[in-house]
Amino acid sequence: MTEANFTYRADSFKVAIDCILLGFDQRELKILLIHRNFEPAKGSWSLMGGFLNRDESLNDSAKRILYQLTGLEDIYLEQIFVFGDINRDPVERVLSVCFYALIKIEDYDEALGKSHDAHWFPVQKRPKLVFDHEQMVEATLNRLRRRAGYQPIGFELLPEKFTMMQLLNLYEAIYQRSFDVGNFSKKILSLGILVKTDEKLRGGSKKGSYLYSFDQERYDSVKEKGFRIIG
Amino acid sequence: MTEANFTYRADSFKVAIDCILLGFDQRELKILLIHRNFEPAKGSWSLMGGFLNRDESLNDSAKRILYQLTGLEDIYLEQIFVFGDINRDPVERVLSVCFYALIKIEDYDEALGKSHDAHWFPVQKRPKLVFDHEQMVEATLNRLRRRAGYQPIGFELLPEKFTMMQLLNLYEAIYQRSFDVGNFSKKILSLGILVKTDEKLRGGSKKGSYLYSFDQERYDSVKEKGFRIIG
DNA sequence: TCAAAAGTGTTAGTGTTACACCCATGA
DNA sequence: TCATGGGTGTAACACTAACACTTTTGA
Repeated sequence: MTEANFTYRADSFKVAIDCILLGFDQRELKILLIHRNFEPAKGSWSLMGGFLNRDESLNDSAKRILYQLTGLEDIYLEQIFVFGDINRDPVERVLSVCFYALIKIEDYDEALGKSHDAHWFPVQKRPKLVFDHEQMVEATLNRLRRRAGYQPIGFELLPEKFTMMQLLNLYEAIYQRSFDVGNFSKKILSLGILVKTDEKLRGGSKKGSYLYSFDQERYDSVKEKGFRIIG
Repeated sequence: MTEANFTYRADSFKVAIDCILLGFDQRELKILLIHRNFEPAKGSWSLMGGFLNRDESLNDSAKRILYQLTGLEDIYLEQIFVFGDINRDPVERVLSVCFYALIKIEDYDEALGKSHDAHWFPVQKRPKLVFDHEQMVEATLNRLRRRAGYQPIGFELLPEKFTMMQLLNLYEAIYQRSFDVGNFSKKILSLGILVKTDEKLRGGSKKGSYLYSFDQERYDSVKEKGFRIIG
């Protein structure tokens, strides 16, 4: 560095990282919430969060917090927004950087979650959340809806192999509307990013349905022209 | 507050607000940059920025900074992203919350800008920027492209009354591609959010072209179904 | 064999693209 | 009157939405 050793004159702020963890369980979009047995707002529900440390980037901090809660690494993570109103935290001024993560619900470490008093809720039936966490969830759901329309992030929420009906249910859960089965699968298949396996999954249905998997390479080769599922 | 008077044990961070100011000048999208006559990186180009103060929200801080530079209030402002890498600022660790603003270039206070050594550059021909400001600009242009497709933010960049050709030029500047004149105006007019005045603007052309204005009320009444300018 | 879920096919309608053509006017 | 940029019309095509129909299999 060529600069003289001065420092800026400016106020300092504590910075929280709050994480919205979403998963998909057959029919519903679910969110992992923490029952707070600590102050402030002890006894109420909130997102999983923590404070940013001096030696970590924002992303690293979010990863650390998610690892503590789920035992998972390499999960889809995206910054949503910074919340910075003066009185958003009743104790003292804290900025909060909000991230959301998408996980395959079956990979989640139940025991670790229990130790943090974490519970999955259907997104539509979630309890009231503390502070401005409600806004964070709203912003995330909006972002997810937009993203899912032009990026294959939906697949982050499904197991390795999934049926067309599971994918359809996921999109119905994200958009809170129904899609025509025929039109939906035609559209998805026409993107050329799924591989059909010859396995069938029997469950609920009598006929059973084929399993597909998402093909990253094919996606990489077609993503230029963009991808539009709804709209 | 019902909480006990404790405070959190956590590291503190200085927080900068960096503002990307965009305007449109007939043909080109332009960005306002500061020639730094202060450390660090004196002599190079950067975005306009400042530090967040203890008594202001993030938005208020961005408004203050923009007011200092342009003399404008009530401008379109949107948070883009927080940049938080450990060494992003060579002097010491600073988080930066990046905002972008859209202004009508003719309202801008030239004299005030000069006093900060601010200059307009065509976005495509901007100089190299300091630190991670380049990334901020890229992220902003991407956001602007997305937004302009489904919200009428383009109108923030034009004067009160504008011709269809000016609007077309703006969209061409944002998307860096050309649009068919006929198809573009058909589509825009079909949205029903413009009012045609009977004034004509003569300039460049021999025939002259009609002036339109954006109608907020009409927009409010049709925005539910969403709006799609590019495919 | 019937009911239920998966999956295919058909069609009308809507939106998009490309491009030919007409209009008004200053030089 | 002609060159120029503004503006309109239209036909081909692609995509979408709605829904009827076929397939498979457990009960």
